[in-house]
Amino acid sequence: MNQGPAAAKVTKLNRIERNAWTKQKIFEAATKVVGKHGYAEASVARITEQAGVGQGTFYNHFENRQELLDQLLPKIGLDMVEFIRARTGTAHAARQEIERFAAFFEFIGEVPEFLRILNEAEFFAPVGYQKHLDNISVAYVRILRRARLAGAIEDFTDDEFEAIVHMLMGARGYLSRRYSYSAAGVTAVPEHVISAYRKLMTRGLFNPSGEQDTP
Amino acid sequence: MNQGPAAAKVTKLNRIERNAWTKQKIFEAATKVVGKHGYAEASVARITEQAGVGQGTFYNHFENRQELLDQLLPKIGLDMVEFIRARTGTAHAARQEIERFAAFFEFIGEVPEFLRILNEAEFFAPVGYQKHLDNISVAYVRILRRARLAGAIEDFTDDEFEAIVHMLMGARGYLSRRYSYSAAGVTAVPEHVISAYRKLMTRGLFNPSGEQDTP
Amino acid sequence: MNQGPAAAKVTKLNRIERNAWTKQKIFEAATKVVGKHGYAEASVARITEQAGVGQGTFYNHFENRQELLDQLLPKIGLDMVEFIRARTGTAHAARQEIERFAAFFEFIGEVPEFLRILNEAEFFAPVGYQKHLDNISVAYVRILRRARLAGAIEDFTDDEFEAIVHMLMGARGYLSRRYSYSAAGVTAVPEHVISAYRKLMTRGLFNPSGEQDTP
Amino acid sequence: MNQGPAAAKVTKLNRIERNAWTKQKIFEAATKVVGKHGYAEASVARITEQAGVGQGTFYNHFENRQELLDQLLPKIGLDMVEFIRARTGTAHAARQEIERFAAFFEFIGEVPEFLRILNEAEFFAPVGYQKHLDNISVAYVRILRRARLAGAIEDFTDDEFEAIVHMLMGARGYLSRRYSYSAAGVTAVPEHVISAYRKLMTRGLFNPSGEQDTP
DNA sequence: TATGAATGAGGCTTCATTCAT
DNA sequence: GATGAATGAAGCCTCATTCAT
Repeated sequence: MNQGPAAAKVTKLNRIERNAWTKQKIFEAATKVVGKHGYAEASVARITEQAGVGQGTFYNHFENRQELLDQLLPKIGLDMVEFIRARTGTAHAARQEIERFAAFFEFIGEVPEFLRILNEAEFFAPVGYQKHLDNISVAYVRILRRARLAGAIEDFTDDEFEAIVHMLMGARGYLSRRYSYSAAGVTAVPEHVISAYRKLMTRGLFNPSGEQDTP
Repeated sequence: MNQGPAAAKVTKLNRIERNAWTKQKIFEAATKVVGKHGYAEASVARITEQAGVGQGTFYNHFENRQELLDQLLPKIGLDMVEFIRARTGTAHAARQEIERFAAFFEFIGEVPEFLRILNEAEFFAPVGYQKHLDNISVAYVRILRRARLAGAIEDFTDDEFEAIVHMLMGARGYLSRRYSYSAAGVTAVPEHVISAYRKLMTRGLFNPSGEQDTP
Repeated sequence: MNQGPAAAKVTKLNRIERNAWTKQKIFEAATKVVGKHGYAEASVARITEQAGVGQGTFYNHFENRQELLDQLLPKIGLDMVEFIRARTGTAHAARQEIERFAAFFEFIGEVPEFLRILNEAEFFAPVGYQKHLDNISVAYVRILRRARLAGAIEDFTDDEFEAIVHMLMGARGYLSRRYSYSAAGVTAVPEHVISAYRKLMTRGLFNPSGEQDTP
Repeated sequence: MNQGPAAAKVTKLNRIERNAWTKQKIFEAATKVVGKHGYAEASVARITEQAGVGQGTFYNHFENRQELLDQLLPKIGLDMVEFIRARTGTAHAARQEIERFAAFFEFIGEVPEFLRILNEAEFFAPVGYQKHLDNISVAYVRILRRARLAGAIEDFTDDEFEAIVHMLMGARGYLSRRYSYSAAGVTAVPEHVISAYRKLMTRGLFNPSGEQDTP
């Protein structure tokens, strides 16, 4: 997912490249630190140490600590969107939704830092959290509208879609905290969580179709 | 909900009563402070100042700052459970669920501090958060099983119920953040949120019944 | 050594007796606490808890914390003097000195609290420490003078005696710290410590006599 | 003994020098403060104020308060060893021992802070105290063994040497407290203390020689 | 006399940010 | 641009002592 700057161990970089490279190092260090220890423990000292740069260097690239923290989630959030989109097929809308749901948990497995970066962002990086929520919400509502257009959903207004999307995001959040965290890192989500979600969605949100709920 | 000790401005209290009264003062002060500024800003100095007692007094009643913070949510959480129970009628199970959902938001209106105390607890008062989650989760699963027994729900296992409950709690959490917060305090949740929830639940979780979804 | 007030579990005590009893309880509690945890950890709260009385009670019997601490060492110090006197025979002066030296370490074994109470007193109970030092010093000089009178010591002035006594006390202090302390409490002092002391004293301080240093 | 950084009030220092200079300032401030008020009163605030640096600066140079305190005694202790060695001639072993004894008290006169730093270290800087004791003890035992090899001492085992060394250190400690402390600072030790020590040692520890005890 | 809650000064430590090199 | 020492505010907690009951 993230091949990192180390891959580009070029000897000669011009000023701009070196600059971007340093910033990128800090960024990745912050991702690691926050993912492993949480925002609260992500002091500038810790991040710069992990990045292998001086503390003062930090302030050549970011206005202050908060600015960096607020960029973390939106950036990885977009990675997630892309990841999920890639795993979503062209089947019936309801089945796609289940695929998205499952892909979310797969992404957590691939990028374990995401869990903490997402879940703690609300309180430690509210600006970034809002940005992320907007990103997701807008994209998700668009998906639902398209499904409605295709006849897979009926009887929901746009406003209701927005509410639904928040419910779905909330469900993911709580479920990930409940089932994915563990002392030894991130674990896969149990099957019955998926099945419960499928039942709730295919019956509650989508129209019945030949594909679903038949033995 | 909370008539507070101020109501009992009696001149004479014995030692035990005075003691309990002081603790209660601190407790209420903490509720106010956390509700308004969040756990992170709830320093002992701020809480005791709000309570009108010396900083040292705090430690006569609580082992340390964290102990108090961890008691906040479970205590108010039980108030909430009681509040919701009182607002839940004896109608069909699905309708009851909608009543509970609406009552949750009503409770937020009554006790505006609850929102932050709940939402931030996971990171700032994890012990209290877990206790609260257990309280709610157990009670909620019991409700769902009873509904299944009564025939209002079919085709969900106990494990799935637990997952469902986390989805419902997550939905409430995200919705409350999206729709109840506001610069000027806590506002009522829009009608379309309720309707979206009703549709999702009455179709997705409960069996169809004569009561639901009819004009 | 200390049969304690508990032995006098009489039901009826007059006011004066009750008073003295309470003070004694506090005193013994302090001895235990200081002996086990040191002066620094001997907070009024800890002492009164150990004594089973209220914190305020303390100040009915002692002006302040320091006053009690300063009484601890002189009191036990007198116990020690008495203990050592009882173990000192009537042999030649030099042999008596060795007996006193050995008895000192026996006393430490009998009253393990003494070690810390003595060694830490200099910094945490300077007044009591001085009083103790004076007690010991005066008594010890008197012993040496008597030995000189008896012809067992020659060639030392009174001033030199005082210096010698401080050397002896210092020797005991450092030796007890080096050889008696241990994780599991107080241990006996090794034989070579005694023999080294005997050689130094019988040759350095006392006149040769038929009794000493002969095979 | 300690010409201090003030002597080098150079305008230009590179980063490394400035860094070392700051640490040295803190160190010297601590020496002064502990020497004058004792470890217990040596708060970080007091030390940094004396050093003329901010409180936070302290933690750029020492892990915590205790680490500094534990370095104090060993450092000055080595100064003392060097000081004493320089004052010790090549005369007979017994005379050398008296020279060392006298030099100890001279050192106290030169570095008055040493007295408190040494005497209180056992309880307030136990790690440093142990290190110092080991330093001294090892060196001292080596001296005694050499004297034994040269025939100036007979009849003492290595174990007994260790005990003797602790006696000598204890004697110095108690004597310094008794005779060197005073309200107006540190005073010279009276002649009769030296003479008493000389008699005890030249007779008790060393073999008689033509040099000693002759008029 | 006994009690124990109330007090507040003071201690140690962390950390985001600045700034001279 | 990079560095890292310096800063000081702010936080949590302990504890001897007081005082009303």
